[in-house]
Amino acid sequence: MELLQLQYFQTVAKLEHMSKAAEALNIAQPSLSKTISRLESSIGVPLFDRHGRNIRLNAFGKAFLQRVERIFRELEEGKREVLDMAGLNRGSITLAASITSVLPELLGDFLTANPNVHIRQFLEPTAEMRRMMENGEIDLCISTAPVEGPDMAWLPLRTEEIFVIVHERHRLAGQESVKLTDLKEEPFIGLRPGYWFRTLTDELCIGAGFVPKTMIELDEADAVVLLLRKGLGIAFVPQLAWEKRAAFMPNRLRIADPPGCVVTTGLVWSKKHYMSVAAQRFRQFIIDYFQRIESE
DNA sequence: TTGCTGTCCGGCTTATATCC
DNA sequence: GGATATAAGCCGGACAGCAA
Repeated sequence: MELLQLQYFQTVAKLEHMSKAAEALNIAQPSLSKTISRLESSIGVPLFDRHGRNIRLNAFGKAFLQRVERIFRELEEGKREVLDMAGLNRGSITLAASITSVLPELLGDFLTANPNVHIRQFLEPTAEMRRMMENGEIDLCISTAPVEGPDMAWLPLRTEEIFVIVHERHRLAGQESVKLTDLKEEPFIGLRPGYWFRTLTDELCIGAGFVPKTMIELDEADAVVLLLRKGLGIAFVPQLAWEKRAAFMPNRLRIADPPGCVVTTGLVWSKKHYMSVAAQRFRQFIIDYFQRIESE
């Protein structure tokens, strides 16, 4: 069994189309067909169900694909580890963050100190972040969701109040605090379902006796700020996010009832996947950054 | 017409045998 | 032990045939 065969299998399995896979791999379709057949022969069972000219990954193929993907991930991690050992890896970090308000400062400061590091950032719903973390597709995750598991490390960074932000012409503008029940008829702007902060704030409202009317659902927390300024609704915002955008949303209300409307932001990483030296440095940088914020 | 499989062939790699 | 020759096996392209 060869890595080339596994690479070809992975492509055919993903596309479930021999010709398209051959095109993607830059080889002739018959060659690909033969390579897959040889792989199936060497394993001893078919990996695809053939119906006429259609091919579909079967149960054997699905199980095998998971292993193949793990092999390629292991190889990639091995490469990173060896490059780190040799001091040749300039560093790449893949980060998922469900809070974007601190990213400009966090990334800016880190990249100033580590200009050769390449960072990729994802913004994904909680379940997707968990999946990516388990698969080793991301190194670190700054999350308000308690992403826990036997192979996950979760370090709480900061617990903070949740504020309600209203437009300057809103009936509640100028008040210091509000009861959640006073907001049951209000139109909300929020993250779409699937994001933990949305789940948390929905649960707070349900606990107060109403289902929030979320009229606008978004993926981007920063887009919430823009719509708030247009007066299109009100929104829940964590304290730190408000502090970073206070000039754009001055009318913040404390939630007086129920008490204890807080959210905890934490740092998540996988204990089973290799973490590059650059990612380890960034992890410590994030921890230091939040400790600095806490002490200010 | 489109898409897959099978056959044939040339090129390449690897294993084995032989020679120096 | 190292260099060279040979055989076997695999890969990939071209082409033909078959099925939907």
